[in-house]
Amino acid sequence: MSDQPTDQPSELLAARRAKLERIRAQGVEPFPHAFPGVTPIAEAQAPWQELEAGEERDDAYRIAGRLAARRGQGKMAFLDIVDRSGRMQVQARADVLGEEAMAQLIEFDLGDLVGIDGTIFSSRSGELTLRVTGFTLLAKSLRPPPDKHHGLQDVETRYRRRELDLIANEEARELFVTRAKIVSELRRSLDDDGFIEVETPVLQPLYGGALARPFITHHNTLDRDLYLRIATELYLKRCIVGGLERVYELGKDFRNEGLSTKHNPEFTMVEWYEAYADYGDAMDRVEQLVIGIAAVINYDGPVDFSAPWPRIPMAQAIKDATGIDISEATDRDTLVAAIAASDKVKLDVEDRAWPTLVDDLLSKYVEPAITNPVFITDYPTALSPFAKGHRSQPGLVERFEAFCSGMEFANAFSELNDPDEQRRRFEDQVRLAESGDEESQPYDEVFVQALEQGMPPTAGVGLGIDRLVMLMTGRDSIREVVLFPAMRD
RNA sequence: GCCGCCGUAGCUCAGUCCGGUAGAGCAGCGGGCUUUUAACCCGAAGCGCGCAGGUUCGAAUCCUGCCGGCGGCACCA
Repeated sequence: MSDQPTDQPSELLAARRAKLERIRAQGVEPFPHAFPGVTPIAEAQAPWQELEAGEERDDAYRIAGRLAARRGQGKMAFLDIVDRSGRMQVQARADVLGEEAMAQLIEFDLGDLVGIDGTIFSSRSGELTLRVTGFTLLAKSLRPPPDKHHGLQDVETRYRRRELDLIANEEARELFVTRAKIVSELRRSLDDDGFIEVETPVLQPLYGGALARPFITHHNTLDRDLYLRIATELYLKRCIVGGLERVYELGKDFRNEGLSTKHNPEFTMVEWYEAYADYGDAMDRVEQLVIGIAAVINYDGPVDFSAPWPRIPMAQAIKDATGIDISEATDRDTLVAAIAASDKVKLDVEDRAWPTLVDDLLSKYVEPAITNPVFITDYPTALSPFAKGHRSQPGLVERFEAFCSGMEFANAFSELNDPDEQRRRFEDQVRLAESGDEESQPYDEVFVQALEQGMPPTAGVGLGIDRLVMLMTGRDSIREVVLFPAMRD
């Protein structure tokens, strides 16, 4: 896999370079500065859907895009032009353009960016077509495009050279347009409900807000290491302490973990925090938000997003799936015994603490079986250092995760706002770190002091945008929904 | 990190099991064609098979290692 210019077959490149020189010799600028007055193809086509085969009109349009196909016919040719909105056939005729201009147009290569002026008509076979009255080379393409019919299939090239994927595969273009719509709708919905979008540091002196290993970088002038954020949680809660009441941040988090179909080392997350609300309110909002997004993109897939989504306590979900009752097996030895006694569950229990085993049960036996959206609620305290204790269930916190299609896509809690309790949770995390857990939380005294200032009762949610896009577009790999996924060099 | 599968012209693929010296379509090149739409027809050309070794008279085909990709596990939300 290499993409040095010299790796291209010299004849293919040379032919395009030769055309470039010929074009220049004719006094034509192959890379002009602008092309004003372009109508998107879909817009040019929209009024003429009823045009009868063979009908012609005087209405003129200017379109621009990439030359995607050519069906030559000597004195007449059909060309396909593709832009972001669609594809349109244009017809070039020697008797309209003159021999010389016809020859110039015919010499354009597949992949060239061209501007076309023409009048609308419907071909004999009924295809809406633009009869070319004028054309402009907008940028010469010096490399061959992917196959015009099969598109670009090679997965590796599709990820490494996403521009080729976008050129060749309409589904790829559509997917990233859909992704943008999802993000817009998310922002619109939160904005309309009085949330304000904020920006907090990506480079952090101390990382926190999630259980993950960070990337470390270095600031030269300060001569100190900084972490790329693994979450925005702690800063956003400081905004709540400050009285901003409803805030959200949508941006990249970075986690130094393995890659998989569900994990990219940098990924997009939205977190929002709402004062005076609890995790039940947060569930309502997640539900409403996702349903709204599905509607906006005209979701048409196997998932039934309609409300209400089941809200199942974690212990119940695990009991239903495995028969093991973690509310009975509340210490490691009892739980290990229950796992050993179970014929449904096969788990490696060695070196694994009680909370980890519970998490394993959830992720191996509950999560994969979920298809339609479900909230799993009320997690053990040990797994959730920033969540508030459950109002009626000792040992648990008011936390939920939203699952769909076998995948977690949101995580939320009634936020812990008791500073002394938070301090104790940090101390627990420090003890975990000392016993070798690389994903524990570092102690963040500044954050605890912020809580001491007084934080209102607050609900906080983190929702993975990439995963949400996967759900909405039916993709099973995060690389399909990230424009430029992480790849080895 | 481990296991499995994969890597052949610019692109999409066949050929690998059962070694015999690489092929098709598209694109490109030359020519023909005023309603095609995977346009079509004729002609000439293009890859030595991810990389490096090995076995063999002979390797794209078998073996080893490495690189890259995909999937799974581990790890992890």
